Amino acid sequence: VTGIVSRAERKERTRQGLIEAALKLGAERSFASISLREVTRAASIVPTAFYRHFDSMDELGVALVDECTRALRQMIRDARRDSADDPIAGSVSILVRNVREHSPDFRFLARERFGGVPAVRRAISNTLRLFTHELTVDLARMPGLQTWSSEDLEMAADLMVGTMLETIQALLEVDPRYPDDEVQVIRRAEHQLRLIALGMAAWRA
Amino acid sequence: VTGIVSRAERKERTRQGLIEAALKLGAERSFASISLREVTRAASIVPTAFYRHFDSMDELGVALVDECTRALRQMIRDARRDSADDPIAGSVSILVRNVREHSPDFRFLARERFGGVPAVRRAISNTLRLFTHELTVDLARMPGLQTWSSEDLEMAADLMVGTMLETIQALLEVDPRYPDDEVQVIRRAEHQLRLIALGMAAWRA
DNA sequence: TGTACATCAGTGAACGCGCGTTCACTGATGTAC
DNA sequence: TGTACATCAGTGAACGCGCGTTCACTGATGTAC
Repeated sequence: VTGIVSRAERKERTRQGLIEAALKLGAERSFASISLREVTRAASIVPTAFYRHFDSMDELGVALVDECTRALRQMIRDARRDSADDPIAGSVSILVRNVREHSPDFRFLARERFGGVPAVRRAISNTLRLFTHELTVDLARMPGLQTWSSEDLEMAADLMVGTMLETIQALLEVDPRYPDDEVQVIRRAEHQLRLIALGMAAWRA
Repeated sequence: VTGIVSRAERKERTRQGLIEAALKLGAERSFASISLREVTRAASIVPTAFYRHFDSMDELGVALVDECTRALRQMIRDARRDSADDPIAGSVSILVRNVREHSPDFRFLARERFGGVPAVRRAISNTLRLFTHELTVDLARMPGLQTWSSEDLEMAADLMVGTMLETIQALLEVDPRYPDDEVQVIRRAEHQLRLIALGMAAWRA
């Protein structure tokens, strides 16, 4: 096991171990209530070794946001690439799949979005703003929306992003023992987005 | 100062003092990271006296939700009573006024909605569900929506509540030094609700 | 290739501190007669 | 109304514990020659 990997590689692995341990803990409790010792215990290193990787828990928090928003950005990229004949059902199913596959990341994001450390909150809010902006650009290209003001486009994009966020949070709260509840959440999200689309078709028409 | 008030009254005042102290602390940091000693310090009593009022911080958390959701329920009552000729602008202005007047309460609710202690989270989620349910009932009475299924009514009510929640969170994040930002948030919220209303008019029509 | 030294991720003992909780107490308020 | 006793909100000392952080260290990996 030893000898083959370089010192730098081993260090990077330990760093990832710390991030993963913190993410796991942060999926269940607020980041502000997690101690440095807990994280190192979960990562199987001694508390003092923490400082070889981060100056403080705050710094680990920011690294954690980087890690989590990667999942979010991946989802956004998936959704933009996919141009199915039913973009609403397509987006929702991409969302459901991503939330399932990266549930600790989304759990952390949902919890810390308004949760705790200012540095963490700011990093999350920036990523969400980026998401809304990209959706605005996508909407601007759609036939029928080319005459819309940028304010109206942003208003609609914000509404759609908000609905997606509420859906993510609903998905995370669903009890996995009742898979029907998840089906209901998905149905509701699709209907809500369809209703928004209908509203957009009627908007200032 | 002494002698006039009963023992029970004094006890109740101290209890309120604990709740207010915790609310003040909870408006700025996650409830899970606040210690029993901090709360008693802010309420000017000795740590051990805490147990005359609550068995644990968890129990105080639930009392705190009661206190905060009172502000929320008041807002809901205001909004339902008000039957102006423009219910959307009316609801939004009621929402803005309430958020301004009870910002620590709403800050606590926003933070703890996904934040920390399960007991607190559950209490908040119950109140929000109640809110959605009441709005569903209100919608069912509206002309033009009487033929809607209860599933569709709930879907629409949920969308409106979600939009209001996102608006509350945006209002809390606005920097008070730039009042124009608040105006923008209000404008956007009104437009989003109008767009939803348009969507409802076109829904399965 | 072999040797001698430098680097540095991780160790383990130790520290002072704030924490939640226990306990016996105090003294003002409340109650019974 | 006055007295004797009960109640109980708040006190203050004490406890054991996990915390973040310091420090000198170890020993495997890396580097220079």
